[in-house]
Amino acid sequence: MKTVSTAEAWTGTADCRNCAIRQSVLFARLDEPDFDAIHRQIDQYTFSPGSIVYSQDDAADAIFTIRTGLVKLTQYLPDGTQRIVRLLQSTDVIGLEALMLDRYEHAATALHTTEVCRIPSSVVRELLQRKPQLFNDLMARWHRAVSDCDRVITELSTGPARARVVRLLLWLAERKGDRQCDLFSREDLGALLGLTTETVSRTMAELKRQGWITEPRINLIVCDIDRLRAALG
Amino acid sequence: MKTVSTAEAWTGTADCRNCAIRQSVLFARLDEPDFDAIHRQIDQYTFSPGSIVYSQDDAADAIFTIRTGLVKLTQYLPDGTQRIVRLLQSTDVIGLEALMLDRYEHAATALHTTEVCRIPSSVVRELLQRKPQLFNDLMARWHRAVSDCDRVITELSTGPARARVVRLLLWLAERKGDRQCDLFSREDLGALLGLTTETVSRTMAELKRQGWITEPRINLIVCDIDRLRAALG
DNA sequence: CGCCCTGTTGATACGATTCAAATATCGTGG
DNA sequence: CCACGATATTTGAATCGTATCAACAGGGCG
Repeated sequence: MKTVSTAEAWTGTADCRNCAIRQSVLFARLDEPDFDAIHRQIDQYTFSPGSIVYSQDDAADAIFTIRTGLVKLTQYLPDGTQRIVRLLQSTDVIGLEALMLDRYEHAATALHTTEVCRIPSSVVRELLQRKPQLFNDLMARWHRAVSDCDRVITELSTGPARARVVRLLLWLAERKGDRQCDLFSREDLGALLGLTTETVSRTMAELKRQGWITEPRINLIVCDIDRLRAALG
Repeated sequence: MKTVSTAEAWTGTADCRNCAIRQSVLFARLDEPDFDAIHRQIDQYTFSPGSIVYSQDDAADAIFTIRTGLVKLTQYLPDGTQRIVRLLQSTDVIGLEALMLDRYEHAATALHTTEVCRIPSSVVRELLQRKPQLFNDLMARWHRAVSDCDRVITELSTGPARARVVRLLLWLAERKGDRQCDLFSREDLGALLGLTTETVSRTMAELKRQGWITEPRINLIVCDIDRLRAALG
């Protein structure tokens, strides 16, 4: 059995004013005084691959902004199998339900090394009082969550295995703005695509044989975007 | 070819104060003066099965509360096939993206006879100004949308055909608080479950043969809840 | 070095899709 | 109201794709 190999590390309070992704962040519209007021309450953490940001049913009192990395959100079915319902990366927010509920509805697990800012729900609520325009930003986050879900349904859970894998690769490459994408375990790929690890493995092998993708380093995939697109018909 | 057989009918302005589902509605927390101020801007419509509440990419300037009935939200894949991403019914809100975007992201189609209240985005925005606590209710709606999506992913898009059909029947019966559920076309069932109509048809036939369900009237399914649950393992 | 975990590959069985045809149902006009 | 054509549903047979079970290779770590 796999031990949850690695833990998270606290890496200081946030330096919001010099944040590299500040313009893309939930609080992008706040100004200096606001940041001064809140940044002490925002902690930064680094999670190594496989470590858990929060578990399903954990007490939920904070949301997290992903600064770098990749996170999966999983839910367990009654029969014990798990399914990945969303994949989140830089500038995405996870745990929004902490603003409504007192338990997280998913488990959030780092797939790559991931830096996050932990923002207590209380901070968000205070800011909402003072800056109602934050409503719009928050709503945009909810909207993004729904769009992501829609995409998982229509593109990653529909059609034959090859199409699902290809759509995922294209999506990851597109988000990276690159021909490349960093992948993760075949098991997680399966849980995301609704396939078994063996099927994912076979499909990837076939894509390589066709020359549509190459894997110069392990879990680093270089895509022939045009041919992959063509393969979707 | 199927003509879009039936149109919607305007059935008057809303009578919010005497609304049968008032306590479950987005504006549940508003008081009389608020309702007086807005109800003139809220129109009621009735859609018959198959008619379209709005289409993907239509100009989006209103959200809709479903009073009665059942609505599907569909999205088209690049290859032209469509997939149902959510099923909405009484007290649900559709078209929330109208508060953020100027186009609807899905097509919304009535599956059963459906009554809706059309609430212009401008009304929602005005109310948000005056009653910031409305934001919590709005956020709860977004949250419900995400939860619904999660359910479509984990329960309706995962596992073998039989399990998906059974989970859907149980879900519909549960929402109805009943052993019964009103179904819709096999084609739509397929689009919701990620299966072909033939597979759905066969699966339903098998469930009937096993005695897990009966269909006294067409599209009215009576479930043997316990046995269906047991069948899921 | 050896063990464990992950990924790969193979053989087989199962399940879903596909194509085709028959049947049932719905809507319409005579 | 019935008959007709159009549409939806059911069923069948063959094919294809995926899951399953099992064995094996490679890499990382103690």
